[in-house]
Amino acid sequence: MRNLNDFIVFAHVVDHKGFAPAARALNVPKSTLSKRVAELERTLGVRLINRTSRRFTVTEIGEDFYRHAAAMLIEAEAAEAVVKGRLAEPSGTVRITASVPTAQMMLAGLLPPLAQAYPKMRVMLHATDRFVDVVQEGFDIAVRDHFAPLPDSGMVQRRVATDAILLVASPAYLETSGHPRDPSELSRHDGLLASLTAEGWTMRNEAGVVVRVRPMPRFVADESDVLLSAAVSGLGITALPRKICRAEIEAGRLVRVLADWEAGSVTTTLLMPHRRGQLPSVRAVVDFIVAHVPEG
Amino acid sequence: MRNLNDFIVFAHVVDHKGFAPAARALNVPKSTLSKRVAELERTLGVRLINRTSRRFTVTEIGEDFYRHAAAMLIEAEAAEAVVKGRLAEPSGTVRITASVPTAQMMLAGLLPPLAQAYPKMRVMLHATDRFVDVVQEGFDIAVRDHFAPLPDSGMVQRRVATDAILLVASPAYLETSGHPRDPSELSRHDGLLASLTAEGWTMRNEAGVVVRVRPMPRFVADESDVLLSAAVSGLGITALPRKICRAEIEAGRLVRVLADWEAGSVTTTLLMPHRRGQLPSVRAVVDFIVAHVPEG
DNA sequence: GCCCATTGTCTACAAATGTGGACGATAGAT
DNA sequence: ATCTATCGTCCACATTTGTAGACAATGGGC
Repeated sequence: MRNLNDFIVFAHVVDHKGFAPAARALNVPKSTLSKRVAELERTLGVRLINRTSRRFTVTEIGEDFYRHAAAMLIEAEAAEAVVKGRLAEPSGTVRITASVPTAQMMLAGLLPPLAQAYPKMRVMLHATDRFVDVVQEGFDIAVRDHFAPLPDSGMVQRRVATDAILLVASPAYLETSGHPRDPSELSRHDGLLASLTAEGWTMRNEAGVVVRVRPMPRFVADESDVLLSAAVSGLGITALPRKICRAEIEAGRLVRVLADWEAGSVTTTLLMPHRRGQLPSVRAVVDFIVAHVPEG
Repeated sequence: MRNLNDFIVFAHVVDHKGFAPAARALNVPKSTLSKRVAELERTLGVRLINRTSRRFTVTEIGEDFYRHAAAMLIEAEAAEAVVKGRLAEPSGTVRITASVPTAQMMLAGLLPPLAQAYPKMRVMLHATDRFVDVVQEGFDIAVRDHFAPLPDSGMVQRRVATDAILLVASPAYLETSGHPRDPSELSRHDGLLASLTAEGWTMRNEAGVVVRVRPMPRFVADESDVLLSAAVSGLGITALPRKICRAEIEAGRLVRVLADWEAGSVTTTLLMPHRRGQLPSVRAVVDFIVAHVPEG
């Protein structure tokens, strides 16, 4: 049975044109190299090197053999480099789960540059609004938008952004129904709500005053884009994160209602399993998101 | 320091999806494979295979490593195949020396098909009329044309052809000077000789009668083509191998003189150094020449 | 739930390889 | 011609690796 280490010894000896120079370069005894090459020639049944005490020439068949031995060494070094590189540079698959709006609004703009920044890494995004058990379902990162603080679930939490929730309505609606001047006036207005069971809107102003108001339920949908469209259509007033309705406001299709007040805030947090044993790839994704998402 | 044999062990284990199947396929103890892969993982610092007594999966980094290990194995097998192929199929360079006429008349028609028959072999032909020391000058084969038997030089001799030497003259010459009816009449004819110091022509007929005759020296040249041209020009009678003057005879430019008699013969012999250690390529050339040159 | 066949790991011992230093060969300097 | 430095090979001994068989783990069959 072949000993591939002998192929490499032979290649080194040829590279250095002698056993003694190769031994010095590799820092091994020359008797080891001599013995190994002799054994290789014995098993192959050919003379690879013609040598005397002062002469050293590679035979023609030795030259042919050397080419493949050298190529083999390159592959061996590449195999080792793959391991070293994988350990040092993020690679492999990172599985992320997020809600559909978060996927659309935040991650859709982040993942392409992330993928470009780490060519060896594959990001797998699963957008769903159902509850996801991160550990059980094999995800590395969950992106969670939440209004209240998350419970302590034994997972690593990394808060990355907070967004104010604004009241908005179309100019047409406000023209018809009038501009509310105070949060208490909202109870006489049509509300476009995310949930019928919700307790209305908790309003807070810069002075720290908190007021709970409940508009008249006019339309209910638990999808932000649908609520946005309904508001633009003049159906009533809705409460949405600033980021979601920024474009409509700038275009004049929506107007802030009670601009000095906010209807709470939404926080975006990354959840990961234990930091221990965390791959460089997962850490890289987390750091990238934190660095590229404005704080709020 | 790496042990490349472990790379191969790992590749085999992955190929067979387990230590036990790989051990059976390779006919080695499974404890050997287990120990070697464990050692490889230790030196690389990573887990290449996740395994329990009944589960076996290759890690992602193990897959990457496997690709290079498999490529390395391919190169190793190619290196061995190069050696085995070289030993089994004629390849490399065969150096042949021959006289110019032999090169032109015999080898020029043989070497192209020889080269086509053995793509991996290179034939190097050195045509010279000077004496060549085959061993000292590094030739593998010498092609010698000789009239007398070659001396025993310690080299392998392989006779490949014998060619009769014919007397020929142009029809015009014979018209003017008359057809010799008997070898003794040649002494009154103009002779075109290869050497002034030669003792004339030794004639032999099919009955085995041997007669020595000496024509009148009319022209001397030690190059067969020149003698051929002189004879065609009507300068006199010359003695040349059948092969050399066959075309002129068939064209009617030359006519045989004393057709029942031959002026000796020329033998073509291959000379090689010792048969021991002879490469397959040299043997192949010899066999090819023997097979393709008509005996005489 | 129990039994059995097969898996992969571990270990004491056998076998193979690595090595230091001696030695003969050789080429260059004197 | 002689001497010296360096080459590659050889060998007794040290070190490492290969292996047989025991053992725990596991999954399928009954």
